[in-house]
Amino acid sequence: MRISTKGQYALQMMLDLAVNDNGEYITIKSIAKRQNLSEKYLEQIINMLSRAKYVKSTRGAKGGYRLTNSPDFYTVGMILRTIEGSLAPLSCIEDENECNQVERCLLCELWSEINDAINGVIDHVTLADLVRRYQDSVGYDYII
Amino acid sequence: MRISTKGQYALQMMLDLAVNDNGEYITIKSIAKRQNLSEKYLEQIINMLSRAKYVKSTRGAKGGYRLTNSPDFYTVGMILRTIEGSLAPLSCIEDENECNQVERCLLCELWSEINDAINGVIDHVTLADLVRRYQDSVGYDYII
DNA sequence: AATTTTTCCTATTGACATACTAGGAAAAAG
DNA sequence: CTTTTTCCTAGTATGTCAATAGGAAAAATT
Repeated sequence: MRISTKGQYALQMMLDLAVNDNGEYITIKSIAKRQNLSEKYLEQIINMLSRAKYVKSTRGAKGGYRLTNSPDFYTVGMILRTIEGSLAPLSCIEDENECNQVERCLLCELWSEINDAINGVIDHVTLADLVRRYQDSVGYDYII
Repeated sequence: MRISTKGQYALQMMLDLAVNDNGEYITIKSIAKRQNLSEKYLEQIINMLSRAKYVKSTRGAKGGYRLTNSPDFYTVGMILRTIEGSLAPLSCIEDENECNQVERCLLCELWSEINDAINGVIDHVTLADLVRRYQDSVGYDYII
């Protein structure tokens, strides 16, 4: 039941882009430095976010990334699912064919309840919420 | 974010033991047949439950397994954690050393909220609840 | 006493996922 | 034309998952 580092880093980058937005494009290099993460690995991850049109990019000098939309557009769920695929605890929740007896399967009911609980959090919290928490706590030396 | 087959099968076995309890020991063989699962694999899993004292066993002919306690003793969380370890979405939730800045880490707050949501379900639903759901729906040909 | 049935224990395997690293092509700016 | 940056693909080490396999120990039956 773990969220992968890719998922974590994706959120971390999106939050970094939101917090450090100054109208210019932000390089992977600077994000990697701030967050103390592998540049090459972050590249791969942000490419997935780029293909999902969650960030826009330009190449070359003065290039980098920016959020496509404002932070309140993105829920945590949108970002995590782009990277991790479904976050359902079992495939029978999302795939019709997996458990071909879902409607009369006791445990599928339980997995579904867990799934709803997770979604209740991640589809409710937005990037803007996280930014706000960050801003509210800057004086207290919060980190991402 | 998947629950492993071990976790699923563990719950399935515990529920099978609860539902089919008739005062005698129940063999792995019969559980495997009813649930259509690998006998040898279930053996390994139930051994973990046995070591946790969630089931008691006797060897030899007429041997098998029984629940140690009544079904309302066991929460789904107890059973799953015995098999899967912690169900926290990130290790920083349970290990002190993982993120050494938890108290000022924004994302750790988020992981913690997800963790609480999951626990809210699994620590609330008991094996007895599942048995009840099963009994209530026997006429409708429910499966485990 | 021998046989059968069952749990107990450990080792092995194949497939897949995870978390990266590496190298180079393409494009934009100066 | 040089530098900076994104874009794209391949490789790799490590670990986890989902089993399978084989046999020892114990309890009941014959």
